Amino acid sequence: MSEDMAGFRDRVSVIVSQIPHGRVMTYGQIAALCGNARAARVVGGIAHFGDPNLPWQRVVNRKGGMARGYYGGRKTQQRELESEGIVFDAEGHIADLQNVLWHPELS
DNA sequence: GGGCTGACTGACG
DNA sequence: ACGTCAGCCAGCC
Repeated sequence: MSEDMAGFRDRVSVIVSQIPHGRVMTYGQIAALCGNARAARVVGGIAHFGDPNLPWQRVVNRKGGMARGYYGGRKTQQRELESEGIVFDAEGHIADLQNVLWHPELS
């Protein structure tokens, strides 16, 4: 019992809470940090049921946007991220995703 | 204890 | 380039 005390769900919550202002992370990246890069979908499910106080708006998919299901709509998230200084492209995805991607292992 | 779901990702046509 | 299909795994019924 080491990490058993905290399930995958708890790890994701912690990582999301660690995302700084003006930065974003992809589901696959978060899942990988939790130990399962292929559990990206699980991260999404956790987001829906996890702590609403966490900045889930900074969590985006590989395209730098939302596939579907974000609270209020993906348009809402774009507005939130733009408010943090993140620039979006006319296509609705982050203009320079790699530039705003948060790298916790590089901290 | 078993089975379905899904805020994803990557591959294929 | 865009649309669709299959795989993956933790969480929930």
